Amino acid sequence: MKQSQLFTKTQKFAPKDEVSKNAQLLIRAGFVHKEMAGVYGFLPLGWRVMNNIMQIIREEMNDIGGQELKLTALQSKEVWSKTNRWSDEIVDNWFKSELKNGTKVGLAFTHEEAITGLMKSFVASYKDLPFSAYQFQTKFRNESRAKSGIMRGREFIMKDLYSFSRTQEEHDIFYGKAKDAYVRIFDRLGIGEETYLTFASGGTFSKYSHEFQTVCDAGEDIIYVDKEKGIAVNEEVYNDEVLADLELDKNNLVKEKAAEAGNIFSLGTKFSDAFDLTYRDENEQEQKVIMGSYGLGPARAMGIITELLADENGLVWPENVAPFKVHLINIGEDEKTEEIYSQLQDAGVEVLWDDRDMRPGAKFADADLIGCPYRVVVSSRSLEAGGVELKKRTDKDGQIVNVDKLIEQIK
RNA sequence: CGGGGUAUGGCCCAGUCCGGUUAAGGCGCCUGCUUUGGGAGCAGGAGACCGCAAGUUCGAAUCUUGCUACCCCGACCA
Repeated sequence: MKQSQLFTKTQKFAPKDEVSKNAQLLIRAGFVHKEMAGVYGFLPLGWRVMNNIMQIIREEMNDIGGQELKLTALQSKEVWSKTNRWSDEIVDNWFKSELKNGTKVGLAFTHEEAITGLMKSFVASYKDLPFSAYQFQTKFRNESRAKSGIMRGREFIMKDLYSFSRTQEEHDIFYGKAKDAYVRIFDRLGIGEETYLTFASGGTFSKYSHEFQTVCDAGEDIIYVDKEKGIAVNEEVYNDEVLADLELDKNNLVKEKAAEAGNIFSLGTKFSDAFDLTYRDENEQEQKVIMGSYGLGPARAMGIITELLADENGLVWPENVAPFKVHLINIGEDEKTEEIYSQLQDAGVEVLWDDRDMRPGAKFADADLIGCPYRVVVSSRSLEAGGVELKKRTDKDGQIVNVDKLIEQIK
């Protein structure tokens, strides 16, 4: 894409009412737009990043057999009454409204109820199980205080996967697969190194749930990390009994601030009880379906990546999620650059060409701010030296590369 | 929901305490000329119901009251 066509522009100053690093940079670079506190829209560059993140998640979910669907954000009171979660005493972050005829409705903050109710239409026999389904859905949470930019919003996209199994053993197998898939997702998102499988409180049906916590200053949780073993314990369950149970030595644990990037949760029969979601087994007995839920917020992941990788000059995107792989910059040499731009595009390389008539310094500053992994500069100086200058966003200096070798260099 | 802070062109801000010509400056934007390897220079120009609503006053960005929004700390985060 030619940058002159991009309707967003970079800003030199962040709005003063944004304090969090992720929101400051994402707004300055034109990735997101703040509609109100805790409510952010995604602009072309930001939406490209979001789509890349969602695609990675989608591939890993499909890989473990997840079937993508899309439930509704708008929910009726009736469904939620079955688990008592319509009650404002029990759930205090509802956005509730009503239809013209007075029917009470709400904007869902999660979808266990909706999907369990839905599955009553499709699950009847042991032959129907196991399976899992997921969606990317806009969730609404009427938080009393939004904070940390895009990391804790009142409206946000969430990937939520739900599993349906016949037995605990069958559930445990899938749970393990989901856990592995999450590890792969965070690796692919470029934050695997700092993301720890974390033991947290489990609820009624299992001793622990698992969170994926990324060590990060903007986080809201405190975890105790065993870096050797690569696992952590959430402060909420941090006690001698738990440490003994997990065979962790207090002396090997480091206290860290962390952001919850994802969580996986065994639900047991909590929801199948409430909705009477049963199947008939081989012995003609009615059995409750065993469920699990697995959440991961792509926008929060985007915020975490920003917080973790950005430097003083701007955003730094891992290749897998970058809005464009290459930021092409010309200093004069329009025709030659047009040629290279076409070659890159023909080779399938996603490239943002800063074709604007601006001084070099301004283009460099924008390229740093936007944070594409590779910067390619075409100038009379580079051409005389034998090609174009190729520089990684994370490197200080670039190198001259022959135009014919450029594509293989950035593969 | 408790406590603290802020609100002035698209963005950063001065001015408010102590009321008084036309609300200053920077970024960005428009025009022209010059400029081109780290946010260019000169000249000219456009853009503001000073968060909203009342009130005090001859006169309000400035004082008073109410409201709203935003940020921070805490509580909450099923």
